[in-house]
Amino acid sequence: MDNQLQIYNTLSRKKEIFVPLHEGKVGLYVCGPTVYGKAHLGHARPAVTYDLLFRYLKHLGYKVRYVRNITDVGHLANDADEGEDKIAQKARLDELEPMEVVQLYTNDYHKNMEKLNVLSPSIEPRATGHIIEQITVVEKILAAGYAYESQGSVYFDVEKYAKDYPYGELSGRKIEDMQSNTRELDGQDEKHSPLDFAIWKKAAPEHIMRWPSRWSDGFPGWHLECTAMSCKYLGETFDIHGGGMDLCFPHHEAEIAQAKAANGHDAVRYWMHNNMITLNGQKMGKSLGNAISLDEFFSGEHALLEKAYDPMTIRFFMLTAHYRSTLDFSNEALQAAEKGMERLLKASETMNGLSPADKSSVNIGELKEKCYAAMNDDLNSPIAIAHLFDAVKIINSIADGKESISAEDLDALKSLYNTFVFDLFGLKKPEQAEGSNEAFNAAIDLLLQLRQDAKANKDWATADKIRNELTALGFVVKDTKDGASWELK
RNA sequence: GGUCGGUUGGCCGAGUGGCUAGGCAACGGUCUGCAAAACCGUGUACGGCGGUUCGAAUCCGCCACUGACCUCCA
Repeated sequence: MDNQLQIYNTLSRKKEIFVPLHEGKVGLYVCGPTVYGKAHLGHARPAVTYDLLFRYLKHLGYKVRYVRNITDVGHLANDADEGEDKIAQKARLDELEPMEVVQLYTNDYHKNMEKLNVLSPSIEPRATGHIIEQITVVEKILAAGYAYESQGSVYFDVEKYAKDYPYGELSGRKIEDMQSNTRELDGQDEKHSPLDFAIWKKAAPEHIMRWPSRWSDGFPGWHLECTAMSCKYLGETFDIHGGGMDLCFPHHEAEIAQAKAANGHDAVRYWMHNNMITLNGQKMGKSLGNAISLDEFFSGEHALLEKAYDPMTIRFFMLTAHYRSTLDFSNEALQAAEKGMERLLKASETMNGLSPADKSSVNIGELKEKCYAAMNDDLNSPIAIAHLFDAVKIINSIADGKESISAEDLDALKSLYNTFVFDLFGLKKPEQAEGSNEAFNAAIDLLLQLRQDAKANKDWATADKIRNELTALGFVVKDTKDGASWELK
């Protein structure tokens, strides 16, 4: 196939043909969550984006090692006045052990990712489990001369580094601009320059999470874990590093600098960044009160939500936008996605019931080509989905007898449809409503049977009464040629 | 203030210099005792003003609006 996977590389700002470092194998590292709160919608975007990439790379035949970290050392709380660790702060508020908080929210994250049908990564390393590796990186950077110790902390010397290597190449920042934009501030004495960032930080007395080192009892800098863990599991050079656009600067820029300072060369070959999510056109953020947790989406228990949304609706909706575009969540858009996905899934059942004809009046080969071309074009899932809706029309037309399909084409269609809808996009039929015990089902079926009898007797009053009462109770009664079916909304 | 991005029909959301994105909604039809559901069909949109071009939503400039990150913070 001359149609090759192209990936948009943030570093070059271009789409590039993806060629792995080692033939047939791909090393993929993605920045995972900081586990100090419940998993929310913002966590789902990168998870689904790189899950799609992971699935597609495997589908293409690559052996993929996918590393996605858990950040459990914690970053500084955005709105905290003190330089206190997010996780330590939360721990004090909740009167829990830091690792207890970490475990609680890690479990929450895992549970929600499973609901979203996000595959587990190959390795999910924790920052707290790699303190020694991080200290080793600090030593290497110090030995290379790109860091200095100051009052028990170790800082990365950005200006020194920038003399030897380009700094800011990923985010398009120029060091001169950053310097001229820097104000004089108090409390910067420890750093030689405001641009410098900590790679080891001495712990304040109230700071609970701390480890001994030759500089101080402290903790590693927040950019360091990814450098240390990607190197440990994927090597000094690896293929793809992904994460949210919000991490581009300073996090990823710092990662590049740390790896280059420590090893003398670049670590990452392709940088990928997924865009952010907005809610009713507004940025999603905790301070704005619109950071809806995934649990709330799934249960519908949030003031902004009109109803509960199935995890698959969230997943599908994310896939209907390209990963590098912002995506706006609203009840209207979600409900539109919900209906569209139902149609897509229903067509797969219709497809399984199709009978082949001698000849095809439809072109499955072309459809397949278009679907793969879309995926190869920087994972353009919205385009691929558009083509799948063309497949829906084809399927329904065949079922209607307006088109015909050969046995060979039908197999190809099934294979294509199943590959994209289930294997790559990772969609599943929504879970059946709970309380679906057998007696309950039988009772509803009985009511519908009574209605069927009434209809046979042209007793429309009784038939309509049953239907209307069931509707009032929240059931949806659907009459089809093969009889009535129902579901609970 | 700096850097980068966005502005597409009622809503969401793709996109290439000229050739239908797609979904939802809406409307029309098929089906139905009626309805719902399901299925089929229909829509000619691209922030404003200039410019380049035979031709621009797609390229360039300016303006407006908007987003992200940074400018305080490990």
